[in-house]
Amino acid sequence: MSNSKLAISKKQRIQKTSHGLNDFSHTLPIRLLRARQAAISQFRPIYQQYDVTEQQWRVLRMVTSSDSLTVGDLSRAVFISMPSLSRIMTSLEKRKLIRRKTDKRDLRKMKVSATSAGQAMVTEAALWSDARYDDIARWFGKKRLKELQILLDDLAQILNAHQ
Amino acid sequence: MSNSKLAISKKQRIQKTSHGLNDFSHTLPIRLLRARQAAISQFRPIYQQYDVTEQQWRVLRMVTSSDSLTVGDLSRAVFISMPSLSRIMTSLEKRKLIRRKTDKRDLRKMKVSATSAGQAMVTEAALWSDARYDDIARWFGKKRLKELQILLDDLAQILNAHQ
DNA sequence: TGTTAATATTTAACATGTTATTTAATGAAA
DNA sequence: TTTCATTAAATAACATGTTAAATATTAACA
Repeated sequence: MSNSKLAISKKQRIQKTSHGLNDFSHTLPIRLLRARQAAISQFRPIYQQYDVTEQQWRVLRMVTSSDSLTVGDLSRAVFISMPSLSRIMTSLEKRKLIRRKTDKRDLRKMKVSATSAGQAMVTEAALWSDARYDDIARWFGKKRLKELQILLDDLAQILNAHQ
Repeated sequence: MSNSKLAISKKQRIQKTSHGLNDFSHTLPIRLLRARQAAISQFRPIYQQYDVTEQQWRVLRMVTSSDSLTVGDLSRAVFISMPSLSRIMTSLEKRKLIRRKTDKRDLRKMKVSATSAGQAMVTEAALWSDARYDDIARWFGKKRLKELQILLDDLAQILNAHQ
């Protein structure tokens, strides 16, 4: 009798789970991760060209599109936590792409704005970014993309509502 | 004439982008991120109860469900890069939840397997995990969940095919 | 008014993602 | 068989996600 057969019989219990652990790599969180990684990889060449990360790009784009946000508003707008955002801003400030100054009305708050260099960079890079976005819509289908976006928003909303 | 009007006119160019920078917080990558964060937050209590991260849980679940994977296979199965996986395995090994040993046929490869403690932990935690998964399906709708999963897989596949 | 709770931001500590490099072992070709 | 490219895994360096704690300011209230 073979050793391999014995080895397998010792682990038969792993087949008992109802959802099947074996296909767990197709669960929702992993599917969302894969789709997101694939989406981001479409834009990675742009980030590299301008030497920014995806998160830095999100921050820059939001800061340049709206004037003088507070850090908290920015955090909620780009879905980056305050601790992460704080570090990102420090880095972008060193590169003179953004500016932080305290709000005169409430000294706890910080107002964030883009420098002219930051504005210029985003304006240029956004052309490439928009082009990639159009590609994705064309490849995947505008209608299906819309459908996917609705489902994603609904899912996030429903899950957040259930805590 | 007011200063504010002048200030605004200096920034008129930001309104020219076709997609509109202002609604960029609803782009696909961010939507995927939000949905994923919402999904993961449903399982976070379980991770905390067993003192594992989401990624550690993914690794444990895959390792316990299949016997003696190589590190490379594991990496591809759970969508965690080799560097990250290497650190995660070191941590799980210290806690005696998994084991690593070199493959006799190819000394470059490492075989990963679960200890009995690891097996026991996953078996217990999987009950909770499956229950949460059922909740999500019930709240969101089984049919829509299926639809979403198909769209996500398609998107990942199409984007990866286009590099 | 003075004490205390709440808010805004930052910092710290740890785990992970990403890219590049290193180490070791295998495979292929001269 | 020696040489060289390839493969598997680990390590290094830096940026980010997460949780908790620290700091400063404002608000609330006895």
